[in-house]
Amino acid sequence: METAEKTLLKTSRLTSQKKIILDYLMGVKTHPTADIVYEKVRERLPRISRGTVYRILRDFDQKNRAQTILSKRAAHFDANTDPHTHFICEQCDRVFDIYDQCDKCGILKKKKTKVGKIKNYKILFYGICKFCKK
Amino acid sequence: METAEKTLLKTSRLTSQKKIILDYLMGVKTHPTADIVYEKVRERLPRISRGTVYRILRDFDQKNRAQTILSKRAAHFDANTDPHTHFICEQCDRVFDIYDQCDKCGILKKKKTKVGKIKNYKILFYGICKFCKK
DNA sequence: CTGCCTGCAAATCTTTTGCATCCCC
DNA sequence: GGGGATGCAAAAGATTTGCAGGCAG
Repeated sequence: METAEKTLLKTSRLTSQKKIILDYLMGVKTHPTADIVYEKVRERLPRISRGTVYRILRDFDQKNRAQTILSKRAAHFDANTDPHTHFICEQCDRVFDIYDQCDKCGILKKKKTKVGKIKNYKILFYGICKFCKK
Repeated sequence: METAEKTLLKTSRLTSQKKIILDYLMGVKTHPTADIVYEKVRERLPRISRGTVYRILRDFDQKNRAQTILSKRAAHFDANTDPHTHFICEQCDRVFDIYDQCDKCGILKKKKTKVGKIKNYKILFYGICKFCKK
């Protein structure tokens, strides 16, 4: 938890809630919703509240310690903020990592547009995942 | 409304509600939320209900007569389903079109992944828009 | 100690839905 | 005329928030 603690300490108090949530997020390959994080973290921290989980996850997102992937049903969280893409299953709402890079892609290197400066971008793929495909 | 009506008739009944919502969506450059569509359409159809607006917009999205852009605050709708990108302002939640194409982009041409077949993709840019930038 | 963070519960906001009625085809 | 679509209102979800007490620094 060394790196994680350092990251957390940058701007806010290191509470056990934050430690355990980040620990959980970093150890998981799925992209859980806030509610799933709540249920899982409750196994280690039975008195944690939903409000705290939502507050911490929002904070992680704002401070770039995690990223949020919005699907039609709920927000999903990913502790990996390296540039990578996500595949969202339109049937089960699972979110998967896609690691192919697009280094030739001019549009993604753009930093400015007529509308404003690009701070961040996300690529989302949609389809039916292998688990739902019969 | 010739083309729009034909499009609508493909699979469902052509009600005045659908006509007016599609008409509104096609005539606007912004990417309104369901609630804004409701407020605007109510000027021409005072008795329309929120439920109907949500049902129709969901239906448009499923039938690919419009696309949905999810931001953290709400779903936004765009009657333009041609491939193009969106810029979402992190401050005001406005959504803008970005028309640059990425024809060299290998990753976006991909049709298959280990996870499943890609039916559709979306690229989202995030930043502060020109209206919010002081 | 001090004030940021949490737990609790209620509130808010967006979106969905059951049902009786309406009206498009 | 029949059945899908709508209006209404209530419900369902997801997320936020006010406040009093707790605990990290």
